[in-house]
Amino acid sequence: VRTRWTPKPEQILILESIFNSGMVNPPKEDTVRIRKLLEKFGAVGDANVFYWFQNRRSRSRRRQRQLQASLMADPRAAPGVTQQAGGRVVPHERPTSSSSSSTSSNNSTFPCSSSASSSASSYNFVMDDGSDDLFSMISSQTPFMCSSHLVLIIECVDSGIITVFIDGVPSEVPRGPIDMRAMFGRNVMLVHSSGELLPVNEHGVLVQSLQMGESYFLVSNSTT
Amino acid sequence: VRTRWTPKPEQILILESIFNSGMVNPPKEDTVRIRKLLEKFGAVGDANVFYWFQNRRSRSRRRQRQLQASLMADPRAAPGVTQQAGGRVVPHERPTSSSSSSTSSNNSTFPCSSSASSSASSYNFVMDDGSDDLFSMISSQTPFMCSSHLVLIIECVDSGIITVFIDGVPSEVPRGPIDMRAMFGRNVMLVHSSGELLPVNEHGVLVQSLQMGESYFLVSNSTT
DNA sequence: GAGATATGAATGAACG
DNA sequence: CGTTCATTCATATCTC
Repeated sequence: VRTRWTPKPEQILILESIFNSGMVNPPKEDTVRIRKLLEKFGAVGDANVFYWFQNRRSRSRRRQRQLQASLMADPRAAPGVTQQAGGRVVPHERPTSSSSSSTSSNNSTFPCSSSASSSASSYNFVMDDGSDDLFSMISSQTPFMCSSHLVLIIECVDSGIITVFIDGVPSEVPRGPIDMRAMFGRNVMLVHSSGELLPVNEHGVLVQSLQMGESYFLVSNSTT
Repeated sequence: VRTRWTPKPEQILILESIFNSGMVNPPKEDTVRIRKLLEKFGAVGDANVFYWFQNRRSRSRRRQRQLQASLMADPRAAPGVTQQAGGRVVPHERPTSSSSSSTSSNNSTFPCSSSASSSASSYNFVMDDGSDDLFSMISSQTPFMCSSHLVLIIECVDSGIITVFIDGVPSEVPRGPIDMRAMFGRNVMLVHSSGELLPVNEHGVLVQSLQMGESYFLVSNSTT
């Protein structure tokens, strides 16, 4: 009996982030880079990475078609939502990658509990030397859980963009001051993974740049 | 937490009948037709139908392999019989679709009780207009129980074959006179769902054709 | 209501 | 790339 690869949660997050960042069909050389990155979290081969992206593309497109078809048939059908009673049951875009824009304000609870727990595998991964990889791990801290979602920090070298995963959603922000209101809307603030609230000036702009490799969480302050 | 589709008894019967009639892997357009038919009995989506056939094929094949393997290991094992004591308990082909040829004569009791009961859901389904569907509901009567099995009548248009469900087993018969002995063996007679015995001539051939859309039941007359 | 089973859903791996 | 198969996960159902 052949045993098949079972990607670790961290590996899935990495793959999803790369896919969602637009690289949906990495060329062979990038596939190798991705494989090397994934290997920090478990054994994986180039073929696995290749198949993963192939399946991801295929099923993403299939779901897109089905969604379109169902919208054609019944424009009232709410997109991306599995209807329990009533109409159609259409598998939507993978829940893991719910691209609900970062602007989702309330309803979001961030009881940020540090350190790995539950389903998150625990790894002692080292900092990447950043030799020839497109991606490199920069966080010396282990992945941890936030809102029952795995949070993992990776950085894309050769760019001023920091990629963090907030509640499973990859977010890319530029270095330097950030206009909170423009980027995330009102009544939202950023909290560092340590739990500390980030200060903003009277215009809602962060007084200091986000720190590369750190992770932050959007919380609603509508109740204050 | 997502709740999964739970097919209604009528839907399972329809799916089983299609599968057993040879359409084990319906193309996409037929899947849509099947879904539309199933929708008369409850909310269901194309994906559900797709998954159902995929699982049905897979598990049917697996059971076949397991059966073969167990026969290899122990040729004395009676085929198609679940072993109670001793080795592995191998589930055989689903009872609902037991393709034990229609020649099973005695041991069959058909206390045909009309009208739905027990686990059968009750529906007011309308006749299908038969516009562009491969299958259409032709029975104006509601599904009913026979031998504690749901009985449902569907017809495949564009064919001289009538499909009825007898005790859960889909049966396809041609229009016109039927040689009862050749088809079902001796000491067996057909009873209409109304309870009326169907007349046969001295050669055991039905004097009249089965009526399209009606349902009949095989009963043993070995005691007469 | 805990374990066993049945089965809908998902997905890695492959084929054509 | 679309489609299919094999395997696994998750949950509804059943039984004691």
